[in-house]
Amino acid sequence: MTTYDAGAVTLRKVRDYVWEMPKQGDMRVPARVFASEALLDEISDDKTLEQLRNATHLPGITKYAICMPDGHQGYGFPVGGVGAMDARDGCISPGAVGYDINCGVRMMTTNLTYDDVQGHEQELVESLFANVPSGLGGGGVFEGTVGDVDAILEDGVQWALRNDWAVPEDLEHCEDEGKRPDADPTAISQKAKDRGKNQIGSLGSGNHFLEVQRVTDVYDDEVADAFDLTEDQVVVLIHCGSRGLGHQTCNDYLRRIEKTHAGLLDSLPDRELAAAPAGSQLADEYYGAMCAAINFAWVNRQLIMHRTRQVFEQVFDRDWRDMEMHLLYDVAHNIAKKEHHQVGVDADGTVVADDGDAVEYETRELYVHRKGATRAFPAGREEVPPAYRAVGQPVIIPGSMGTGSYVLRGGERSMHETFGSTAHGAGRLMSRTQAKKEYRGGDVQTALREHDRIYVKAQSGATVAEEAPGVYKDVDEVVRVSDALGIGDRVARTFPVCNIKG
DNA sequence: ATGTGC
Repeated sequence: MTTYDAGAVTLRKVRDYVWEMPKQGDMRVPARVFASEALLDEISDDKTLEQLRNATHLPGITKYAICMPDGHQGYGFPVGGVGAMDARDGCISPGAVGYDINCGVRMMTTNLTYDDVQGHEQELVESLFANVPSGLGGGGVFEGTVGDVDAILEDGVQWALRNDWAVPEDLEHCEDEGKRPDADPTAISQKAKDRGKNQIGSLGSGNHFLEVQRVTDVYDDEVADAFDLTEDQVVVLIHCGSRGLGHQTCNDYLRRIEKTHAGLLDSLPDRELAAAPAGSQLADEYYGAMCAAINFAWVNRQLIMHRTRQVFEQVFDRDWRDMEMHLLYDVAHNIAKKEHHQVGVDADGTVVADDGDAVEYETRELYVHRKGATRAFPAGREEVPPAYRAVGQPVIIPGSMGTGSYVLRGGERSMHETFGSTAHGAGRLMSRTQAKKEYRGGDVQTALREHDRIYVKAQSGATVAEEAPGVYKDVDEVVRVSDALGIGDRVARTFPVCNIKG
């Protein structure tokens, strides 16, 4: 038996790229890490595996706790973690969703080629920077009232459509058509709404960005065709979340859950895993609030995308429709969703980790927590929009501003292995503090411009240093593992042209 | 990630 010794824990190799942490002590289920040995070396470098083991203590966790190839430590629960808790007798945990509720990415395609854009990069990056608000604090493309925020929380991208910030096809190309029906705006605090009202349509800071990219590689012609992707094509990638509103909401519910469900909290190995039992009032309230914050983040990305269309109109002096600036897809990276999944059970009706041990299958309703993980539903699932149902949903995985990004499609194995999920990005190699010691923002910018013709403009030089390409893991390796596992298949690769960030 | 600590 091949094992991987990670100090405090030893992992058993199940098969290529699949490692299991056996169930021991108070663990309710085993844990599985989906990674190559090279990525395991990085995953075992911080508290990721300890947090993964802690997550197996959560009530109702089904089958196993999951760590993706880009996993690293987060608040209580790993970033790159997936936990599916029974919606009837399990729990929901804000720490397993993340502070930035519905942090995610959307990609917009165009009919422009790299040739059309070359020579305009400076003007484009300046105009994007001037027109798309970024950085910490307030200022969005739309300054609303708390009443507007309520409507956004309730209706998601339908609000944007009513207010001329969207066209109907945008809704068809967004997860859940840009609206979570379970959203409950009354479950969002006044403080969170106040923080949100002047951040509608704003990138924020940290690893959030807007990037103009060119498609450099197509790996699957048939799927790329369905996604309308071709080599040399210019696309736009937008990565941001729910800003202060989502952060405040996560914080509000963590504090309330800690107080109200102190007994459950005492049974867990880490306070940061605080969870509300399924069926409790607070579980329903948090779920309603989280769904509302999801809607807010979708509207945020929608407004940024629509403003980007206007910037392209200005720079290229053409109507955005002529440039065929269509939303490919919008995917959430930090979310919990009630979903129905088939699980294998043994003769006693107990869920088994390995489908090979199942005597039959049952369908369960689960709170699928994806924290730094992407839904990757394969062809045929009804949740995949009609335009993509024959090939599987688009999965968008951003890399760093110097290495490019990937488009994948939901893989056939994802429903069996990972509750229909795959990785979400490259994952950090070093802390922000360490990054600022290693790099200077100005030097990073100059190197990218001179070596790679990538135009970067940021509010803060420190952010450029913190986000330097060298602070990230190898996104190629993360995607290679996803593809090899069959949970998310490579479709195309992009390379940056212009990047704006906080 | 975040009006960058509680």
